[in-house]
Amino acid sequence: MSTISCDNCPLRRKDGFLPFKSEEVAFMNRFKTGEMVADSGTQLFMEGARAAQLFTVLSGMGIRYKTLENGRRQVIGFVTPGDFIGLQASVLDAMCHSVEATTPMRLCVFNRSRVFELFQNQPERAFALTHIAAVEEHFLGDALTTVGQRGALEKIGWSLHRFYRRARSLDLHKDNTCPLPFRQQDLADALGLSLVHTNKTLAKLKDRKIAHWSNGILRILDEKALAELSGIDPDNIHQRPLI
Amino acid sequence: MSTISCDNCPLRRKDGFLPFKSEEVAFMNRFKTGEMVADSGTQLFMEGARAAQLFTVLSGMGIRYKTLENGRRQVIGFVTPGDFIGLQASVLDAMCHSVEATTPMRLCVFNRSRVFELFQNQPERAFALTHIAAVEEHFLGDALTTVGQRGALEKIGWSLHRFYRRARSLDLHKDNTCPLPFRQQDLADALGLSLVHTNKTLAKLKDRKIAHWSNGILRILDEKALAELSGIDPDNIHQRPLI
DNA sequence: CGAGAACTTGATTCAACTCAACACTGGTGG
DNA sequence: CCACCAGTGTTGAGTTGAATCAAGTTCTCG
Repeated sequence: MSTISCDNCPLRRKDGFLPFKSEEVAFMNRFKTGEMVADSGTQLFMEGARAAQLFTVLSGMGIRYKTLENGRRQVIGFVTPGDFIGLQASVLDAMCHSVEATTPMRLCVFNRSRVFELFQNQPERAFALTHIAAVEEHFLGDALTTVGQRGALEKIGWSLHRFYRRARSLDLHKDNTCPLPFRQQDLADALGLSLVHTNKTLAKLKDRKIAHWSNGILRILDEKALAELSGIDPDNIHQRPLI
Repeated sequence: MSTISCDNCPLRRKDGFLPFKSEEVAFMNRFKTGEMVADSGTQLFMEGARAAQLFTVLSGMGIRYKTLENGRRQVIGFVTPGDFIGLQASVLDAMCHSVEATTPMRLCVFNRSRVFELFQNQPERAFALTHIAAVEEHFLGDALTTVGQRGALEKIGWSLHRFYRRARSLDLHKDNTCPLPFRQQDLADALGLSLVHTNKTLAKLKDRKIAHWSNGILRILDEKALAELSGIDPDNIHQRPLI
């Protein structure tokens, strides 16, 4: 399988991303050093490690997480196509969380050593990088708010709703369905809930005919009810840059 | 009281910040458009609003927070001298949280409209901005982990420890003491705990002779025990850029 | 001196956790 | 080919950490 040129990048045209100028595309083409395929289960980054390479996800999904002394785990977020991973590594000394592929993934590869080039020669692209960092921060603020202030049903509603909307902006949805290739344990660890309680809460959501998640497929049965539960403003459509 | 020139900025020399090149200082001097003093209680940013001005805190403290439909509040973080506030506003359309002064504050003022200049002409400064965004993201990841995975005693230990270390890097400490000018309610809202439980947990920390917080002053009685509780790696000293 | 904010403390309740089975699946090797 | 196993999901019973409710107390400030 050959490398995709940024000209033909299938992601660039999706709704979820800001448009590129043609010289930006040209630069990205030069900036990109290759592609990588990762099997499910691959560690793309290790918490605390430096990294020479950075990635943009072309396809597949994964999770970002931190591990604690006591063995518990916090899932920081789910990684979907278009996400840039390794920002921490590119700017700070080291990653502050690990990233693992949940499904097989295809990744654009960049060299960390060339990041500063971007700041020197490509103000628009450098701005895009900062933009991405800000979006990330925005997301984490929302997540913190949900984990800190909401009950189990709302937490789960929030994640499912958010994930579904993200999938939709990537054209991964169909009817009211999208892939959600994670374990209940992953969702539990993302929300600070126990596996058992997560399971029971998902069952409640199914009973109430709001959403149904099984076999890696999420089906939204009542989007309005879900939006209400999750407290997400339905019309904040965020486009983000792609790198 | 007259404006401080960046040349003489008292923050720049503190341990917590990365050094400046002299041309960077010169640029900041031009970039800075003025200073502002805010009384305690002032709203510096409103969630969802656009903002024409961005700030760096010269002195004083505040909180960042989000408000929910149901009236609850998540405190996203505490604002201390050297913090840049308004990054979201400068890069995204709008702030995604509010910022309020808890004590009187003195702020450096910048114009949002000139942020792009920074990307065009000052790669080092643009990089610093991205660096700040990444640090922020790092912090939020830690906070999420604490709120999601730890018990009340650990949560509170974590915040106190973290705050104390931050204060120390700003030379705000003395003996084992530093200012902590917030209400117990603020801490509770930061950690997703109830006020009552926060109060009882603080009492426990006092009983165990680990830390004592009253009248806006935090006194660390047993730093080692606190570090253990909070699970913070004691030797990860993060310098951050100042803007 | 009175009123409002912040802080304390005890009693009760409840949401979420843990423990403990059990069911279903796909993969492996005898 | 079937038996077994490991990983994941499901369900019920009992426990617990933190929330809520309800009174104080202390402090500040007009």
